Amino acid sequence: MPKIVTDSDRLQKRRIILDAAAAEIARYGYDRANINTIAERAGIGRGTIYLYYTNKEDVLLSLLNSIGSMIDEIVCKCINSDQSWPQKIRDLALAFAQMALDHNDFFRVHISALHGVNRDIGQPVAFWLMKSFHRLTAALVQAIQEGEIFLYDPQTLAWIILGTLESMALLPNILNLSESLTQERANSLATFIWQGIAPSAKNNMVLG
Amino acid sequence: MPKIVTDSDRLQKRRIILDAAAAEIARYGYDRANINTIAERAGIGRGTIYLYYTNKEDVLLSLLNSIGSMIDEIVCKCINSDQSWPQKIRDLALAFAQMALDHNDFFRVHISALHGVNRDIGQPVAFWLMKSFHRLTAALVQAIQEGEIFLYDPQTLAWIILGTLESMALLPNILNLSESLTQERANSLATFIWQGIAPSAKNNMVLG
Amino acid sequence: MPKIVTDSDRLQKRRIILDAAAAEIARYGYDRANINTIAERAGIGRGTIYLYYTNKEDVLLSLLNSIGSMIDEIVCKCINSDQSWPQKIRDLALAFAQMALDHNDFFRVHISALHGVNRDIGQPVAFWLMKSFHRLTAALVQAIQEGEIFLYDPQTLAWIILGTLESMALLPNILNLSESLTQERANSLATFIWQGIAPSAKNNMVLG
Amino acid sequence: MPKIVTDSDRLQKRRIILDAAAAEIARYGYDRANINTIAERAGIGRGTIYLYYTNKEDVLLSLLNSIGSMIDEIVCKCINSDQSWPQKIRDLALAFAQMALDHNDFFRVHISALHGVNRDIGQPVAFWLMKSFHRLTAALVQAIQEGEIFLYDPQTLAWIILGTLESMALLPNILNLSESLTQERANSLATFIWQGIAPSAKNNMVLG
DNA sequence: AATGAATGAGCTTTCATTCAT
DNA sequence: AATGAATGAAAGCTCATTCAT
Repeated sequence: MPKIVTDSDRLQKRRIILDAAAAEIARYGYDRANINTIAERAGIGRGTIYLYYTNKEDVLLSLLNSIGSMIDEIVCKCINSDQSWPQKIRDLALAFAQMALDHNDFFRVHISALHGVNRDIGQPVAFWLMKSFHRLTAALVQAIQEGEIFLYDPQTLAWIILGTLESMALLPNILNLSESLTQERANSLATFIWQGIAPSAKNNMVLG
Repeated sequence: MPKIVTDSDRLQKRRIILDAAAAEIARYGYDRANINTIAERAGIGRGTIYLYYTNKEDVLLSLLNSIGSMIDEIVCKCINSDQSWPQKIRDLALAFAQMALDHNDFFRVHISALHGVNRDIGQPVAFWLMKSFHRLTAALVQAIQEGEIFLYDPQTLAWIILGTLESMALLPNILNLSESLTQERANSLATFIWQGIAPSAKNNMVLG
Repeated sequence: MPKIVTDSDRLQKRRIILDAAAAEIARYGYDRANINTIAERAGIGRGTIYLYYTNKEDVLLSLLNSIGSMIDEIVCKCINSDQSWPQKIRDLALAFAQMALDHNDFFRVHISALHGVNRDIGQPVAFWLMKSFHRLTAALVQAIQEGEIFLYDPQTLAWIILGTLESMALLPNILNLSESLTQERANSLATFIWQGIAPSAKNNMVLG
Repeated sequence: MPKIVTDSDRLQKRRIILDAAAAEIARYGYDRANINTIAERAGIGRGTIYLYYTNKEDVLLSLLNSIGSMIDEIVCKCINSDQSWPQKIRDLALAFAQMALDHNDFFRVHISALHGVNRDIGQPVAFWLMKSFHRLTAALVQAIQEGEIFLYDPQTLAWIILGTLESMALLPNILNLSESLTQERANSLATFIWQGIAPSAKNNMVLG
C-alpha cells in the first residue's frame, strides 16, 4: 500500500527544501553550497531532494523564480495602486526594504545571482527583472505623458529606480548597519528619488 | 649565468596572468574558473601561475585590489577636483561608465564579489569600497555645511550615489544594451542625482 | 527504506580497505602508494575510501595501530604465560616469526614506519612499541630480581630482545631466504638470546 | 675562457651535495625531500645538482653507497684484526655506535632505506649489506671450525650480530636516549653477544 | 516514497626536471 | 659551468548524482 502524497504535500516539501537551500546558498554561494548539508537542514535524506528537483541547478532556478516573482508582485502592486506618485515610490521603497528583511536569504541569493557572472543561472533573474522593468517603464511612460513626473528617458529612469531600491535593501548586509533604521533609510531614498523626478525640477539645467 | 628577470618583467607577467584570470572569472565565476584554463589563456604553463601567486584565491584578491584601487582613484580624483558639484557628479558618472567599459572583466568580477556571499573574498572589495565611501562622505559633509547641496544624511547619500553609479555601469551587461549610449546614460544619471541633492529642492516635503 | 549497514559490515569494509592499503604501501611505501590503486585493489570506488577513512594518513595510522596492537598482544601473551623463561623466549620468537609471515604486508609497513623518518607517521608505531617495551622491561625486572635471568640493565635488554625479534622476522624479506626455515631460525634466535641472559651457561641445553 | 674544474673540485662538490641531501632526507624521507631545499642547503642553484647527479634517485643511491661502503669497511677492519673474538665484537659494537653518531644523517637514511619497501632504492643497501654479511659469515665459519665460538648456523649468527648492532645504534633515535651512554650500551651489547656465542659461559668475564 | 552508500569526474597544487641565458 | 624560470605529470580529495534496498 503506497503512501499517498497529495499535491499539497509535494508543494510543502518543495518549499522546505527551498528554504534550506536558500539558507545554505545565502551563506556559501551556489557553487559551494552542499546538497548534503541542504538535505540535513531540510531534515530529509540526500536522495530525496532528487525526487522533488531534477538537480542542484533546478533548486537554484526554482529559488530564483520564487524571489523574482515575489519582487515583481511588489512592483506590480505598488505601481498600480491609486496612490500619488510620491506615495507609490515610498510604498515601493518600504516594501523592498521589508522584503529584504523578511526573506533575507532569498533576497541575497537573488542579488548574488543578479550580479554574478553565470549566464545560465542569471536567466530567471533576468526574466523577472525584465518583467518588473517593463512594468515600471510602462507606468513611467504614462506618468510622464500626464505630466506627473519630470521628463526623462523612461528606461533609464526605471533602471535607476530599481537599482537604487536594491542598493538600499543591500545596505545593511554590506555595511553591517542596524536593521532598526530600515524604515528611515527607505524614506530617505523615496525622498531622494522623488526629488530627482518631480515635475518642478529645473535645477538640472546646470548640467550640459 | 642565470636568466635575469627584472621587477618590471615580473610585474608584466603578473599583469598578464591577472588579465587572463579576469577574463575567466568574469565568464564563469571564481569557483568555476579553472586554473588550467587561465594558464592557457595567459599562454603559460599551469605551474607558472604559482610562481607569481601563492594560490587561486591570491589571484582573485590581487585582481579585486587592482580594480578596487582603480575605482577609489576615480572617486578621489573626481571629488577633489576644482569643479562645481554638478560637474563633479557628472565627471564621476562618466568616469565610472568609461571604466566599466575599459576594464569590463575586472569590473564584473568586482561587482560579483561585492554582491556575492563569500566573506573572505569580499574583504578587499569591502576595504576599497569603504575607502571610497568615506572619501565621498567627507566631501559631502563639507558640501552640506557650505550649503552647496541639500541637507541629507551624508552616509545614506554617499551610499545612494555609489550605488547608482554602479547600477548604471552594470546596465549594459545585464540588459544587453548598446554601449554607444553610455555617455547619455551617464548624463541622465548625473542629472538625476543632482536634482536629488540640489539646494533648491523643497519638493521632498510632499513625503512624510 | 535505506540500505541497512550494520557495524559489522562497516568493520568488514574497513578491513578490506586496510588489506588493500597494506599491500600497496608494503610495495611502494606510504608516499608512493596511490589511493586510486588502493581503491582498485579493494574493488571499490575511489571516493568510497573517504567514507571509511578521513584521508590517506588516517588509513596508514589505522594500519599501524592494527599491527602495533597485534604485536603488543603477542608480547603480552608470551610474557605473562606460566612457562619458564627459556620457553617464553622461544614462544616469543616463534610467534613473531609466524606473525611476520601471516601478516607480511602489515609487518613490513610497521617496520618501514618504525625506521622511517616521518615523526607523525611514526607516532602510533612508537606508541605501541613503548607499550610492548615497558611490558617486557617490567617482566625482566622481576625475573632479574628473582634470579631467573642474568643481571643486566633491563631496558637495554628489553630493547635487544625486541630488536633481535624484529631483525629475525625481517630476515626473509631482505635476504630472500626460504620461508620454510622460519621455525628453525626462531629456535636459533631463542637459543642465542637465552644464552645471553641465562644465569649460567648450562641452561642453553634446555632449548632444542 | 671556461672555468677549469678539476676532478678534485668535482668530488668536493658532489660531497657537498650529498651532505645536504643526507640532511634533508634524514629529516623528511626520500620522497618528501625537496631538490630545491637540498640545493639551497648546499648553497648552489637548483639546476647545478643535475650537473653532478643524473636525477634525484641518483643522489640517494650515491648516498647509500657512501654509507654502505663505510659500514662494510668497519666490519672488514674489525673482523680482520688480530684481536681476540670478544675484543673483535666489542670493537665492532663501539665502531658502529660511533659511526651512527658521527654520520647520523647518512646512517638514518641507510636504515630507512634498508627497512623501507622500495626495491630499487634498497638495492645498494642490499649490495653492501650482503658484502658485510658474507664477510662476517666467512669469519664466523672459520671461528666455529677453530672452536673459538659456540656452534651455530653461521648465517643466522651473522645476521643476528649485524641486526643487533644496528638496533643498538638506532636506539637513541627512536627512544630519544642520551648519546652520552653510547659507549656503555655498546659494551653491554658486546657482552650480550659474546655470551650468546662464547664456547662456555665464563668467557663473558673477559669483557669490561 | 525515501534513503544514504557508492561512485568517479574534475579540481587545485606540488615538484623533479629542462633549458635559455 | 652555473642558474632559476618555466613546465606539466601526477596526486589527494570533494561532492553532485545514482540506485539498490
